[in-house]
Amino acid sequence: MISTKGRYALRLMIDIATYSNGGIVSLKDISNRQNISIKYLEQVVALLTRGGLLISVRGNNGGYRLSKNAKDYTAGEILKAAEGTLAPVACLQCEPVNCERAEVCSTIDFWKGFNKVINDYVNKITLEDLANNEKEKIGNDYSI
Amino acid sequence: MISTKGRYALRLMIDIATYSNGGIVSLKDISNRQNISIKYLEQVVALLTRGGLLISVRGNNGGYRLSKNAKDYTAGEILKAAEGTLAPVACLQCEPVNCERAEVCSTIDFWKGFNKVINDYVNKITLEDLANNEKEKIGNDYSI
DNA sequence: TAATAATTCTAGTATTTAAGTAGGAATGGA
DNA sequence: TCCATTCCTACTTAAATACTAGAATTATTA
Repeated sequence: MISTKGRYALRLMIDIATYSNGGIVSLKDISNRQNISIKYLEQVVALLTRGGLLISVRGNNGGYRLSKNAKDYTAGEILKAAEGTLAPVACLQCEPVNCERAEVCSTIDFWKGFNKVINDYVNKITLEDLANNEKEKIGNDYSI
Repeated sequence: MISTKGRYALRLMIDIATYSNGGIVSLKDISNRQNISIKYLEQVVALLTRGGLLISVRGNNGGYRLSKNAKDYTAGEILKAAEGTLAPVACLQCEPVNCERAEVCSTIDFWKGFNKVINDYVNKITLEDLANNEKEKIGNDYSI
């Protein structure tokens, strides 16, 4: 199950993609729009800047901006930066799988297939896709 | 992420499907083959009997047997019986989705799609498929 | 009928994770 | 210099995870 870290990371990235217009967005603005405390957003955004997904600008009028074009992010890389892994079971976390039962385990192939459908899905959806959906939902009214 | 409850439930069901020959298998035998403590298996198996996936037989020489043919179980129903839900995010746990943000939330469609690929995958694989894989791995040597 | 081997039920526990909050230091523009 | 912002470390509360423990119940079988 995806935790709030991953869910908020996605909303944060969508928010920046939607409202930045290539510029900078502060956590205060994101917090107001998304109804998530600044203090918790700080934790989440740190994972994204450390992962190189966002560029931070310190000081007055600082904030965050995308490090590349929205269409070049996948939902998968955002979620992985926030969650650490999307593997459905612990034994898949390192490749090659180092579980001692791997040789005799009849479920490992099932879990690998599970892992694959998850990755195929999240890696095919881009931040641009998500931001377009956001814009549709708010009826292109950027003033909200 | 799937917990030990779900992982062990799957292995337990595969074990019974593989070694029961239509009869009864005791937790002691499963414990020996799977290297999982009987005490913990008791917890896991209770979820499966309560869910109607297994029939229990009490008393000396008792144990558990499948309540239907192995090909009629899906991995999904086994995992759901053990885990409660496979929904990737909390807001999808009840249908219809009752999250207050659902109307304006641009990520809900993404999560619904995520949920769908997960369910499509686990519902298409049967216990028979998994048991066949098990038999392959142990080289049809039932004496192990 | 009594021993025995199995399931069943209820509790308890230690560890980890989740989901935040809090306080203050560092930065840099006005 | 003020002040809005990011950055960093620590703390807290609640829940979930992954078990273990003990005793009761059931039914076969010797």
